[in-house]
Amino acid sequence: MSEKVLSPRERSAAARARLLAAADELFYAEGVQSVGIDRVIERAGVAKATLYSAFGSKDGLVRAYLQARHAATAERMARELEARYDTPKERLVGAFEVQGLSFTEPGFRGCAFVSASADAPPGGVVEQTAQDYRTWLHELFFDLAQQAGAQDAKSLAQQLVLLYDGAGISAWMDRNPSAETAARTMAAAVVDAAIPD
Amino acid sequence: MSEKVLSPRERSAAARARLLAAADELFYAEGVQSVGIDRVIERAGVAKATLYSAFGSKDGLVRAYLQARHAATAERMARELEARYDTPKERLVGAFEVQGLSFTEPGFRGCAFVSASADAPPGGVVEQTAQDYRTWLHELFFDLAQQAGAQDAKSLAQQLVLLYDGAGISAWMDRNPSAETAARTMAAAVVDAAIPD
DNA sequence: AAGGTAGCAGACAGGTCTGTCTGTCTTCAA
DNA sequence: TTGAAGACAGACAGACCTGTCTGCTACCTT
Repeated sequence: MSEKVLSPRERSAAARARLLAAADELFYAEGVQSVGIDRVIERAGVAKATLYSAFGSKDGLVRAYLQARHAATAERMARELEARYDTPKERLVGAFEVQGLSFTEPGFRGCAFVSASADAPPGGVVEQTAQDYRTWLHELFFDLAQQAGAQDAKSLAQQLVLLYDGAGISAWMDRNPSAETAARTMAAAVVDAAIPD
Repeated sequence: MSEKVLSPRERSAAARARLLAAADELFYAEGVQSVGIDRVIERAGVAKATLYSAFGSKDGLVRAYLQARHAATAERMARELEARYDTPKERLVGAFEVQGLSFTEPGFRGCAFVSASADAPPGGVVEQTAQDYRTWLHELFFDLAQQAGAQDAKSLAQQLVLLYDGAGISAWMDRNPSAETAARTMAAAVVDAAIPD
């Protein structure tokens, strides 16, 4: 119906986007290892050669998938924290509310980086991108803790990262979105103890 | 040198034990999906037919591997809690110290059930055994919380499970055994708040 | 002494996975 | 109008994986 005429560059970009969308759905739902190239290109409606010219290898596609997840998570977190809360201290606790939004979304399967790291060979692309993600997560809490005037921002950030990890695992493994509440309660206590009003 | 003469039953049991030991090392170190049958039988020094007569299939071996992990974890936890602490309240916090023992062991790669669940198909043996493990973990904290006289034992147990999950993930993903301290500190605060002296 | 049992070694079949390559078609640029 | 670029469809090679099957050997039981 909407048979747009596309330039080669547009066609290329569209194929790449479809591949990334297909990879995101399949890799997240069933795991990076379990999903083969053929499944991805079939869902994307794309030729195999297109995948290899766009991403070079399956590893390249996996890297792009994880980097896109990282970017989307960071962007969403920044946007929601900005929109919902006014102070760094509120945001330290609010991050768990934002995290909890995903727990009730259909197809929630826990943290993509945890899942991808499970069977990943050491030194591979998964390990590298997971490191980047962990760095982002620590900095998110560390920067907010500093802005909120925490005495020991590093220690507070570590505690909150641990709660963030635990909330994701509990919500996933127990299929129980109320982990968000439990994590937020403990986060509020830890933040209140570390940051005097 | 110690060439013991073994009866067929002993030989069978020994082969099964070697298979389980080899599966434990390889599956935990590299992931259930990444390790093939050939690697396992090679390390165990066992014929392929022996594996299939003892466990029926790779899934059967995976189930036995996870059940053995579960049993070993539960046994160690019970033993250490018994030996180290006297009261249920101390044990609620002490569980994190026991968990932390594994963080510094060589080859620590996080919770085996989290890793195995990452790429597991729904309804498979991994999901079932993981459920059993999660039930054990909840009951561990729930029973101790009740014995300690907690008002809301279920809620307290959920918080402690969340901390337990978070400690394991943080220690693994960040290669940072100090997650044990962070988790134990928060656990002590939560326990003290929920259980009046 | 003889048969049965069970592990060992390895070949084999059938399937799947990644990555390459060939050939065709469409679109843009010169 | 002609050539270059790139997507598409699909065959193909080479590797790997699970699971079965065939001999062979060693030991226990009868």
